[in-house]
Amino acid sequence: MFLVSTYVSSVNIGSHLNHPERPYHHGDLKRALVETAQAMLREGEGWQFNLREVARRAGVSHTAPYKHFPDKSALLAEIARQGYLQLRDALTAAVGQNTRSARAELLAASEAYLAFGRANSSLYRLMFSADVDKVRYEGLIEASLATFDVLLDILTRGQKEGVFRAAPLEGQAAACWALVHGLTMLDLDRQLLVEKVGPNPSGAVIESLLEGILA
Amino acid sequence: MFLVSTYVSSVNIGSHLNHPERPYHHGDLKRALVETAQAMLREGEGWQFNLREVARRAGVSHTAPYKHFPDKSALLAEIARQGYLQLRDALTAAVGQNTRSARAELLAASEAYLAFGRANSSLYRLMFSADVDKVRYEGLIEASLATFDVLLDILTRGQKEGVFRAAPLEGQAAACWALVHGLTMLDLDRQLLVEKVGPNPSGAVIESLLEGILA
DNA sequence: TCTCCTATGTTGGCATTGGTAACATTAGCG
DNA sequence: CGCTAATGTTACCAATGCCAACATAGGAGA
Repeated sequence: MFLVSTYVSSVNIGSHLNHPERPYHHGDLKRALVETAQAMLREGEGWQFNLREVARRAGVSHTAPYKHFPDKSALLAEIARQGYLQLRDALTAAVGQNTRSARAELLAASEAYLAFGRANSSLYRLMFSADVDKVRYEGLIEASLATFDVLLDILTRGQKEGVFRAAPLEGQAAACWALVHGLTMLDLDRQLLVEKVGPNPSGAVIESLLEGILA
Repeated sequence: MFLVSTYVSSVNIGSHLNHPERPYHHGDLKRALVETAQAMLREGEGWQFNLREVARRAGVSHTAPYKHFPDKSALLAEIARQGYLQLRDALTAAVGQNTRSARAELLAASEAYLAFGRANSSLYRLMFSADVDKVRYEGLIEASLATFDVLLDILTRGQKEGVFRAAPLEGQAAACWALVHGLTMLDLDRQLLVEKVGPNPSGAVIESLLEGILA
């Protein structure tokens, strides 16, 4: 409210020069917009916030963002792209701390993956939402492949070491990814109720994947 | 366009009685709205269609839906609820045709699950979207549990027959669900590219789950 | 150093869309 | 048979994405 009124009044006076600390040109508005929107994604549920408020928080008028992003979905796509890179970093960090077996690495990566999803639920949902067109904004596919590579590395090494079954790598990788992704999504949806799947879903799930289901 | 103009003109003339085939009261508008919205969900991508067009297609004014649903999200929730029931029916149908082993049933159910997601991509996404609040509209949890029960039945029978490993049922079930759900989501996102995960992801993925990954 | 050109930012406005309020119509119950 | 509640309509508002016209200034070339 205060923010709004000061903003409006400064506009009505008709001179932004009343704020010597804010020059006419922002300097790095594109980055500021992304960071503001990331913050709003963290604060609220979903990405239904409006661009106008992003602009307001960044200290610019409500149409300034259009000089840097053709539309709102382009901004969201950029955030999603960075999300994939953040996820990749989180996974490599979790794996890197770990000099044990490939099995332990896989477990560590899975935990880190789920933790990332929980800690950044809106961002994670956005990354896999249909609202961001993975084909239209090509950096996205590249970034998601980079994340996928972490998993591929673990499996490759595991197979080489004989810890993992020597199955086609793609199928194994898809299975791991699908499992952890599905687990994360269900968790975010709070569909993994205790009465439904027990107290420790992630552990049980990954155990099932490792050991298999067949007797 | 034609629809719009006839609609508007009839309103301007000020008498709906020009349409003797459409009485003032629709008769079953709630159902009609749901069916229209389901159709629009099938036609387009996502559920960003507007309520006004749903109303228009159903042949009523743009605020009539509010007599049956407090807001748009309530309509979406109802569609999601029915989606869970449709999915359950699809799964039981696939399993029912199948009098073979529990393993075959699990495979059949998985295929049917993925097929349902592919054939109803927007609906499937909606069902697992944060846009529908599973707690607020309680019929949803009930419906999703009904779907989950199909899976539980298969696993229970499989364990009893000794086909499946005698692990805690909840973990096994969560693993299966997470795997197939994740597979479906990734498939809908077209993230299961051939160069990434091979030509037959679903088969490979489910195989991995059955056999396990450890050597 | 001066001058434009262009990138960036602002103002005002439009169209779409979800939702409310007040009123109209009618089904169906007492 | 008449009243009431349910259902539908009209007119409206507010929020929001986005566009057009204009303002400012940073910086490359004369």
